[in-house]
Amino acid sequence: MTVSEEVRVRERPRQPTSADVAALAGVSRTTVSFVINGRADVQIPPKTRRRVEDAARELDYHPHGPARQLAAGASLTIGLVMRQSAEQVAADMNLPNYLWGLAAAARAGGYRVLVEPLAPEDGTYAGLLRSRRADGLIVSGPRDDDDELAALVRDGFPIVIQGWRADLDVPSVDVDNRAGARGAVEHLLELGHRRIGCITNAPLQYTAAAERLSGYRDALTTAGIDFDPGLVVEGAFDAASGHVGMAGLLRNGGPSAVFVASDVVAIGAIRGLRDAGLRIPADVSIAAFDDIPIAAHVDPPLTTVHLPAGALGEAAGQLLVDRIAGRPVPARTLLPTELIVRDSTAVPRKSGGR
Amino acid sequence: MTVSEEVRVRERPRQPTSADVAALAGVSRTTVSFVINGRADVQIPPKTRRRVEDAARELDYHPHGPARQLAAGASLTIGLVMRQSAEQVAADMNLPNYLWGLAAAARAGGYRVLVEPLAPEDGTYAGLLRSRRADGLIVSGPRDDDDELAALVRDGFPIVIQGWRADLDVPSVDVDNRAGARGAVEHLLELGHRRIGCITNAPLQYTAAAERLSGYRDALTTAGIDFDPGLVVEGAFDAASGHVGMAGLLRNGGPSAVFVASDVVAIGAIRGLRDAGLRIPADVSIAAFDDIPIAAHVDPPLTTVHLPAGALGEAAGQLLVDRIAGRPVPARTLLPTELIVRDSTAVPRKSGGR
DNA sequence: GGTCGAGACTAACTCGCGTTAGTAACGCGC
DNA sequence: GCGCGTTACTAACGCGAGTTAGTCTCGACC
Repeated sequence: MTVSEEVRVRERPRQPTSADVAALAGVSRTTVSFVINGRADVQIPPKTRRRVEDAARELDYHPHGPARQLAAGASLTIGLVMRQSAEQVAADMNLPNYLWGLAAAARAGGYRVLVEPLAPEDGTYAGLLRSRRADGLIVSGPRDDDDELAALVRDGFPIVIQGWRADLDVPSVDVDNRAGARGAVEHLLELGHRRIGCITNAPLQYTAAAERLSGYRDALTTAGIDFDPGLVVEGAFDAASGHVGMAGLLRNGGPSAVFVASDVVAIGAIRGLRDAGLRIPADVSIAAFDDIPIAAHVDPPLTTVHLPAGALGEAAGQLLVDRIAGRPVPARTLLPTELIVRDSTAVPRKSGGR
Repeated sequence: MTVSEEVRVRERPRQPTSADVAALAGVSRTTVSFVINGRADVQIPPKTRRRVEDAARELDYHPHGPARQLAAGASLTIGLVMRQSAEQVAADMNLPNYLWGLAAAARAGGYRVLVEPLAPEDGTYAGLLRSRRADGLIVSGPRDDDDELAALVRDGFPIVIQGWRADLDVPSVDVDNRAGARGAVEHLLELGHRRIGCITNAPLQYTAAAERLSGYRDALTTAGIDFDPGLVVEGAFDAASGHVGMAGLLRNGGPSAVFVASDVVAIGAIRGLRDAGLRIPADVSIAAFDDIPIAAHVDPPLTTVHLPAGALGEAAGQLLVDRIAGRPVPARTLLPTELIVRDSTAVPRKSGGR
């Protein structure tokens, strides 16, 4: 597993401080600080400014972060707390995109991102804020009984929730899960399907799962179709749960179309259909949710609700930065989704369904 | 997109400091520091210790991170620098797992993880280290001409490379790409394939891509098969590149099996095959690389080289923590891979190939 | 030529914690 | 009663920046 050759430690030269820069430029530390931070309210003659800048460049001076954070009373860091199990995080194929957007927004606001993946049984994250390692937190996937979160919110810490918690007075960001799901099911209805199943993306304690299911029910209600609990199965993040979920649906008399509230779960569901010798979309249509990067390339390319993961991360970051700055912020931000029709949906085999 | 109701700012109470704890416990700040940090070399009578601990608990005291970092001269933070484009990161479906492993190892060593996604044209990351915001860095996907990296290594900063850079004296972590690829191709050979194509996971400037291609060539050479450049196509991280790549291969007279050096690219390649009316594995076998979480559930379930993403992140984190602590560390750590045989590979249609 | 004021800069304090050097109190033996 | 160690603590400095309250210089104006 390893090669024997080793890399040993080298002594690092001491990093230059603002005092070094001041000495080299022949000014005081205060002046250096004024120049480095470009303070508009202090007048520094161009000649002096140049001297300081040259000295800083020559020494390759970088202000000491922790010292600056201590003096300024701000860590310029935002924390991303992922309150999910390892398996759940692993199945989140939109996370890379989300993280990218979040980091971009943070950087634009002068912040960096600290990630704190913390399985539900894994301990607490309040310390991040209370110890001032982070100025604010984005909490993704908190449970309803997360008292820690409630306490932090009560104490007025800047927090943005990724998802939703109805009971807390805290800004949240999410896509419009309900409207998105509704759109997907409406698409199935328009194709002529009447008997439409649903596999959720997660257990219904997860608000996103409950919302998507609500969207499904909305669409059925509007179309005048009675809700049949026998057509609803709970998925659990990963493809395997879609596989067994679909098997369950097929046992209850197969629907002509299924709304699967997650692409990953849908991929498992499709496998379940094929196990039963059914073709997609000829025999059963599948509409999904998330539009993960490979959704357009699996077989068949998925008709799915596009989730703008990058934009979501960006919005969350932007919101948190605003909140930290003390700017008022909308209580709930819902990003729109868009149905992408590909090849996993079609008109039912026998027009009118069965 | 948003609801009008807004969340306003609340005044936060001042966080308690060690002086507050000292006052409440009736001791000096120094004693508090000794108790909090559990210094073994100082004797504190149990009674005093209890008083301090009770006071800390009562005030919900958390030491101020930046102050601590300043005094200790360590930020207790490691940075994960992702030197890839947004698209490339988005297509990395093992990233969530990797991140989880990395964070776990970091936490075990008392560190936290700061992520810095930085597209190649996006600026520098040296400041992270020079400003002491991070004590060490894991650099993933650096380019060969990354002078910044060379400078940091020269200055003796603790750095671990995710991947490989032959020219730098810096510890690196990776899976054994070459052996893994070789194993996959050997599996195809054992099935009886002789005309085996290859679609790389990325352009060959990326060392992982070059290594996997080497593994492919190794296997052919050992089997006594001449290398045919016409059977090799470059992929580029995403499924779309696999799609067009396969189309190219088919134009050059189709192989009976293809080693696609990435699951995501393979999913596109499979689509390319089906566009041409070919079945997998009946007409063409596909062996891939990465074993992303859905690899077992796509159609057909992929025969692929398992990449232990979580373990990889964990190893990288562990190595960096050791390096920061000044412990000697192996120059190159290669994690083993394992071929997972599923349903995308089979014996060639006409025994002996064509 | 003295005074006033603006301009250019700096001494000294602050942030919260770790740590070193040192002191006060106590017990104990002679 | 004195000396000598322990034991149990604390005063004070340092980390590297930001910031406040001044000081000093120089020119213009009366």
